[in-house]
Amino acid sequence: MELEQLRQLVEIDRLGTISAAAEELHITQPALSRSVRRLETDLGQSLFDRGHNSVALNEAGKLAVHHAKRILADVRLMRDDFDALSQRERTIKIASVGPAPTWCLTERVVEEFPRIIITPQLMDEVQAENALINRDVDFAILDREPALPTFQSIPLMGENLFALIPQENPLSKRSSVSFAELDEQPFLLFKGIGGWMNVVRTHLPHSQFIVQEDREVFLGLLEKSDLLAFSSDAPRNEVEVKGRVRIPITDSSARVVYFLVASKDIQGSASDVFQLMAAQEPTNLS
Amino acid sequence: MELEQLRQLVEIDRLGTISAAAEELHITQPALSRSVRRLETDLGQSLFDRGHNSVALNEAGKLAVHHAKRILADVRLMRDDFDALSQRERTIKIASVGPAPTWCLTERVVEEFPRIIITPQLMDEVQAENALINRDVDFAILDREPALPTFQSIPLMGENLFALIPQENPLSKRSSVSFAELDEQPFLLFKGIGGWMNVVRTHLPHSQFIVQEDREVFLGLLEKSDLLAFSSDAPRNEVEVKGRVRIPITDSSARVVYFLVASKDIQGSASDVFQLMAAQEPTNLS
DNA sequence: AGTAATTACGAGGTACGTAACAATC
DNA sequence: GATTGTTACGTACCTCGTAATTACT
Repeated sequence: MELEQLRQLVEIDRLGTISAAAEELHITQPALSRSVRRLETDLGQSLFDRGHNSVALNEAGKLAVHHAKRILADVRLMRDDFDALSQRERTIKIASVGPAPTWCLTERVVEEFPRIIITPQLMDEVQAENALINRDVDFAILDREPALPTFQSIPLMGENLFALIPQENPLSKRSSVSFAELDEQPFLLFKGIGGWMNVVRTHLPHSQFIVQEDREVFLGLLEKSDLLAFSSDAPRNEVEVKGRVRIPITDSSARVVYFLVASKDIQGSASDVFQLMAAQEPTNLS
Repeated sequence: MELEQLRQLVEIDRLGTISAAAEELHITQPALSRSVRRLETDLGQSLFDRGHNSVALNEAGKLAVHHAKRILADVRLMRDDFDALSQRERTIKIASVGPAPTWCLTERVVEEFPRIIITPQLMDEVQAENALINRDVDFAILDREPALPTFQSIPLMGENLFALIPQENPLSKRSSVSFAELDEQPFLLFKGIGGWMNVVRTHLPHSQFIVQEDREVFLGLLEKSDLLAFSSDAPRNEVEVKGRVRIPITDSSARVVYFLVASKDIQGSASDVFQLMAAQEPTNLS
């Protein structure tokens, strides 16, 4: 007895004729007819009342269909479990302190391993490190190299913070500014800037921050208000806003280097990705 | 994915090596090795951690074994149901008013259809008829032809009742006796004589009956006591007891003809048996 | 050495499709 | 006459067994 025969049986039950079922199953009528007879021989029982021009399930046939459905349902459960397993196998979870390095990494992976799916989650440094240690994620992207012996890390990309200053503001004429010079000014902040949030709050203790969640709204407000704002040189963060100039910030904390951190015993697709990123030059690393 | 592969998987799990499982399954090592690899390819997941000289289930493998066991258990349920069904198919239940005709029928069927199993049950005429009508049994053996239109019947055998009379008894010199002449005498009765029990109780209202269940004990008592007894000319009922003579009983009710009765719509093995018995001459039908 | 697994290769069997046929609606 | 099911026949594929290879205990 084979699973295929059980599938055929329930199809015949569903569609009523061998012809229709054969078409549905992409085999010929005679093939299906023979296959059913084999099943009957195997079970030692005829399953159909046969007319010359029609078939109908008899009692034994109905019993067989009942069992077949149960067996096939179990097979389907097995398949589903394995499909989920191989999906999980292909999915890499990343805890990152910033959005920019996840874009960088995703871009490379999509290009090289189109089947692999990257699912980044933004969180602070402590959470990211814990997620990695607890194996909740395959990778962490941190702004420093952790000193844990069972983990390996490689530099992924650098990112520099800039001030977006309206032309009317005197600071806009400068070639660079320091956090100290920006302190006490009110700022408009885009929420999705990751670790920069803590940096600016720490170094601009006297400034007020208006936080905007939506990037489009944030960009719109930039054009209409004269609040100061920040931008970085990460690819997707580089924005051109008319009436504003982008001034580098001199403080060392206005520059970060992101590291891709992983357990030393990673395997499978995570290992492939780690090797891929290790093999290439870090982005924007002056 | 095939059921055979699942069986192979659980065997490998049970025995620990591919070699041992292959031997158990009566195939060669390479065949089993390839079959397992096909399963792995099919599931898109390797199921074993492979050494050059050993295999061990990995997580996916354990999951697969779990599912496989469930599926195979369901398959076994299906097989069991069908085995029971074909056993039922081969088993013919008979309600009979006497033991002799069931022996006659069983003997013929065993000879012709060795696979068919006959299960006779002794009961009185009314019960037997009801059992047949309710389809609790496939056949009834009655001592008359029922007048039911949806049933068919054929004569099966005749049976004549004899008196077993000790030589000391004057009746033993007679060439025949009547019930009237036997009345008021005490009798030893064997319980397994079916419908004869009612016959003699009816026609010998003044006799006392000592009923014995065990045939061997009954025969033993016949030699030691001078009680009268009965015997019939049915093959297995013909007994020779020393010191006794077998005298025919003249009454018409001392003779019965058994009829095999069945529904007109019987099919399968019951139909085969009915036709077999219809084809041959009834036994002992003077 | 001995055991266990994998790879290579040839052979056999099994089930498929095509074609012809039978019998209903 | 169209649809549905079964039988006949040739073929292609697939899996098996044998034999050779590798590697571990």
